[in-house]
Order: sequence, then structure tokens, then C-alpha cells
Amino acid sequence: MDAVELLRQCSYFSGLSEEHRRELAGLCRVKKIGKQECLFSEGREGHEIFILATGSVQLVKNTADGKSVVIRTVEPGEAFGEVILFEQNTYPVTAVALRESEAYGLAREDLVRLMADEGFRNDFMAFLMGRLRYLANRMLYLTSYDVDERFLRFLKEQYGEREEYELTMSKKDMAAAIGTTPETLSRLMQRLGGEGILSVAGKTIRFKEGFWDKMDLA
Amino acid sequence: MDAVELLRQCSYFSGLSEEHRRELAGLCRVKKIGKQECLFSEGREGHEIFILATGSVQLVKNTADGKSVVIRTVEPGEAFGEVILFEQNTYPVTAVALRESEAYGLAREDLVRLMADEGFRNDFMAFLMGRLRYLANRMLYLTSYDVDERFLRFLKEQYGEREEYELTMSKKDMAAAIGTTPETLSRLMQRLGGEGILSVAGKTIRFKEGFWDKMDLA
DNA sequence: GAGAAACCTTGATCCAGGTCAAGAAACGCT
DNA sequence: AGCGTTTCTTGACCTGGATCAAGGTTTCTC
Repeated sequence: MDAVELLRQCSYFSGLSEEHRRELAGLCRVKKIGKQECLFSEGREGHEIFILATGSVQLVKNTADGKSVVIRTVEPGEAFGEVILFEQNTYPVTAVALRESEAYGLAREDLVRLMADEGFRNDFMAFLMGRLRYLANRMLYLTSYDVDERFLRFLKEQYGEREEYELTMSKKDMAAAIGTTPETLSRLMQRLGGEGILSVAGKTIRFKEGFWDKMDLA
Repeated sequence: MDAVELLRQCSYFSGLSEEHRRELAGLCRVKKIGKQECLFSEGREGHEIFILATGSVQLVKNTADGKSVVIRTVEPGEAFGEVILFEQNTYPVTAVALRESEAYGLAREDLVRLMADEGFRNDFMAFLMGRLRYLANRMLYLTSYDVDERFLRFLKEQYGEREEYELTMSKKDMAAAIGTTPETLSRLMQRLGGEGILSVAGKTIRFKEGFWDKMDLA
């Protein structure tokens, strides 16, 4: 996939004129990162935002004594790192690749220049508001739902409501995304399997037919 | 305190020209809300952002089955509700007054009009980035620190590093802000009292001298 | 200033989910 | 193919903090 196509699908760039987009695409720099590598780290200075083209990336925040939260799990087509655009130029989170990934980087100045365009600016603001909503939701998600519900909601949010899921990450990383440990996730799937709700084979999870219909995850 | 003065102290309005600020102040509408009243509720439509003049307001998000998280505790001089400016006009949280409070409301259109001003716009964007950082931090705060640490960090964040605190809210509301129950908070203070770390009398908490020096809450 | 309604404290109990440990399975890599 | 390294599973165990309950205290309200 080329940069223009990627931008076309990507939230606040989708509203740009084809011409602008082509121009912008020319300014992108591709970065390949291997599994476990960091695109950027919490506290480090940076001057780029990124759009994920392939792979998966997790945005993680750590405490001084080694605990951590996954703020968001980024899938292809999504942008991240915008927080360095204004105010401060240090990333507040660490971006780790969960597998071999490719991201397009866009320089801060190029973005800031685009803000002169009212249409783009409004789309970008709208995007930021959406991001704020997302974070408030995620706070509720992490603090008020139990592991079972987080598991189901994660699948639905990340991959949509399906009968069969093909995980794009290890169960360990999924556990982190859900805010639990690999042990607990393993046991949970074990249990749901026993109850006939789903069956797991490697990275494939298959739900009982009609399962989601009965569920009501507003 | 009048609206102009309030705006002068308030994040993204502080950079405006005195003239603009006066004009804007004229567009503010004061709202008084009693203890426990809501300024707006999650999911409701709204067309105003607010700046708190007096009192305290908590932004809360609820699950369908009655659990909740406090997203932020707003103190005078702080703005909230900006999330309705673009994208959607429904508030993602509920704003409850913890005591008698006054807030100035500013209409969405007036704000959006101001965005034409590059200076204001940049300040506003910077503010949004700060808000994103805040939420990521709060996620770490709620999920990775234990109650003791949340208690201390809350005091420091909300009132600064002092030796004596005069709480501006009930202990029940403070417990919610910290993400725990009144029982646990009560026991915690009891324990810290026994250890000679602090003493509590009504709404006053006094720490042992030099306590904060030994603490290291990065 | 009496009664009601919140709030706060204290005790007893419980449990979801974390931690530790140790195999088993899968995934590199040369 | 084979060896080391992660990842995954399963078991045993533990604990922070929630929940339930009940009494004491402060705060509103009339």
C-alpha cells in the first residue's frame, strides 16, 4: 500500500483534497520496526506523528517501578503520537511494535502548516475530541468492568463483532491490552471454552453461533 | 470575581487580548448549581463549555449497571466540557457539583468563531494536548498505583505540596476522586494517623513536618 | 432545637484477580 | 533438524480492597 492510499483512509487526512494528500504523502518517511522495538519512548523528544501502515503497535505508559497500562492498541490505518504537535514535544507514552510493522512518519512542521487550512483544522479538532472521548471510555473500561467483560469488549472494539477472530497479537499482548495478566486471560478462555461459549485454537477464537446477539455491550 | 478576571486566569483564554477577553466575557452566562446538582449529564446534548468560578465539580462516567469513574475533579479557574465543540454535541461525562458552585457558560458558536484567530487556536490546541496527557496519566494513576499512593498524589495534584490541607469536598467525594470507597479511605487515614504520618480533624489534614521531602512522587 | 438525612467510622467477611512456580508448547535461529 | 528462548497453560496460594452491616456524628430542614 502506498502513502496516498493510507492517508485517504486515515481519519483526519481523509477530508483533504487529493492534491494536498499527494503532496503530504511525499513528505512521509517510512519506518520499519521489528517485533518488540520502540518507535518512540515515553519522555523522549520527538518531532513526528505516525500512521500505522502494517503490523500492530501498543501505546504503553509505565510507572517508575515497572507497572504499566496499555493506553491504546493501534491497528493499520490509525494515527498516533499527535500529542507532540503543540505544547510539548515529548511523547507521553511508549510505542512498541507487537510484531514486524511499518509506520509512516510525518514531521510536526508539515502538520502544523496544514492547520492553516480551516477544513483540515476542523477535522483534526474533531479527531482530537474523539480521542478525548476514547480515553474517558477507556478509563471506565479499565476500572469498572471485570476481566470477562473487558475481554469481550476488546475483541469487539478491535476487530468488530464476528463469530471467528484471528488474533493479530500474542495472548500475552492481548492480556496487557485488556489490563490483566496472561495467566488470568488463559484461565478465562479455558473457562469460557468449558462453558461452550467459545473454542480456541492457536490464534483463532470461535464463538458459539449467535453469541453476540445475546450480548448487550452498549 | 467577574468574568473577565476569571478568563484571564483560565488556560487558553489567558493569551487573548484584553479587548477580546472583555468581549467574550460579555457572552458568558452564569449558572449556579447546588450541591449534587448536574450541570450536564452523560449522553445529553449541549452547546456550551464551562469555566468554574466557585465551588467544585466532578466529571464522572457511569456504566449501565451503576459503577462509575471520576474522570477529573474541577476546581475554580478550570474549563470543562470542551468535548462538545467539534464532532459531536453530546457530553461524554456527567458534571456534578460537589457543593454550591458557580460556572460561566460559553456558547459553542462563540468559541468556534474564535478559532479563526491563530493565536487562540494554537493555545487551544496546546490545551487539548495537555488534556490528552492528563488522561493518559490518570489512566496510569487509577490502574497502577495502590490506594495509598493515589491518596498522596491526589492531595498534591489538587492542592499542591503542603503541610496542611483543607479539603474542599467530603471524604466520600474524595474517595471517589481517588477511585476507592469511603470505607477504604477512612481506614487508610486511620492507619496513617496511627503511624504518625498525619493527623485528621474534620476536613483538615496535617502532615508530619518534612513528610513531602522524603516522598518522591515523580 | 428536634428529627431526618446525610456522612463517617469500624468490624467482619469475601473474592477477583495477581503472584510465583514449573511444565508444555510454539517459535525463533544457526 | 535441533537447541534456546519466548510464550502459554495449569496449579497452589495470597492479598488489596470491595462489600455488607451497624453504630456514631455531623449537617440540613422545618
